[in-house]
Amino acid sequence: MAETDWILHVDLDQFIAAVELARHPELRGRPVVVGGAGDPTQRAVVATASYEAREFGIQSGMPLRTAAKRCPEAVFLPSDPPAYEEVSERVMATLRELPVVVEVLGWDEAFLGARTDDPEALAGLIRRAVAEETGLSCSVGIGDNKLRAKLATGFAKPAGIFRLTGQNWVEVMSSRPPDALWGVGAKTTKKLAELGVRTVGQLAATDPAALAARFGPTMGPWYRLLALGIGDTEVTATPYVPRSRSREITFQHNLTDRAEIAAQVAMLARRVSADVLAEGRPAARVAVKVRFAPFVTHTRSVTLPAPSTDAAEIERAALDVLERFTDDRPVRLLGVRAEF
DNA sequence: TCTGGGGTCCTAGGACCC
DNA sequence: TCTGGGGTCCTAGGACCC
Repeated sequence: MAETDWILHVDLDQFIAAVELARHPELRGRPVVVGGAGDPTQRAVVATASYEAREFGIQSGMPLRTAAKRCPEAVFLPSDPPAYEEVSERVMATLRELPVVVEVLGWDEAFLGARTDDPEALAGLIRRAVAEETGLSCSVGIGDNKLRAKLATGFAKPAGIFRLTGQNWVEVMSSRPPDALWGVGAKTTKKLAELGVRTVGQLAATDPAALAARFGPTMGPWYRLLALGIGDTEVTATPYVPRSRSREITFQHNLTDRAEIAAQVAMLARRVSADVLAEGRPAARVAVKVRFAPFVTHTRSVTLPAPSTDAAEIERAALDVLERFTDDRPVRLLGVRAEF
């Protein structure tokens, strides 16, 4: 067999819950829900649910309150990002030991570029290496581009391996709804249905000009390419350069006092400034996000006279932008973002 | 389902300039 | 002088992803 270029997508199984179960082995087999401060009476959502908790219909993004209703005996744990960061680093270091190019996509996933005549054997090797070094289970998608590798992982889960290429694309994907694609969500799926497009196969056969008219010159034709399974094949180990840094807080009780709102924005701006300083590049724009009760979100922003890393200037800019919100409704969330 | 926090990229209108 | 066309920047919002 000739050696060929492959793209593998590695995704850790129930990552956050798995890290917590490793620290709390006594909880194995029980429904475990991680999110917020671990208090289901607070405003927070599920970060990850163990497979046992998913049996009760608990999913990521669901309010903790709802999760508690669905499964009152579930164990609720607080989210501990530094711990996940550290385990993630160990997983990525393990992957880098292998004869592959590693492109990190997030805490719990990465694309791997590899030249091999047996991608399934390599995927098995990856699964064993990650398990031995970190005790964690992962799934591996094999593809001839990033899109197919990423989608393949979904069919591989949990703890499996799946290959998705031009050979089986139509068979596997064509009858699924458009939101099965990576980059198409619920909103676009609904708009596509209004055009009579209800499956990936139908989307692949849709006139790109009609899609451009509905979704714009870039997104429209791109959706059709996604439906054809066409995607990027470049895997790069070059570290990602962030475009922005932000901090936001949802308050347990809505804020109504303008002075308190300003104080919170100032505090967020100082945290963002510290991140900007750590980044070592000046911020060019500052944006403030306000979510009013019940759940209406607005963002306003300003371009700084010149890019800056100065904390006082970033704080001043954030407070000036805040002044432009004249609304007096109660505030549920505040956020500050710096763009480079 | 009363809905976190941290990101990315695209769209579209208006300002402004030549 | 009532009026073209192209380009860029700024700003707000939308959609999506983990």
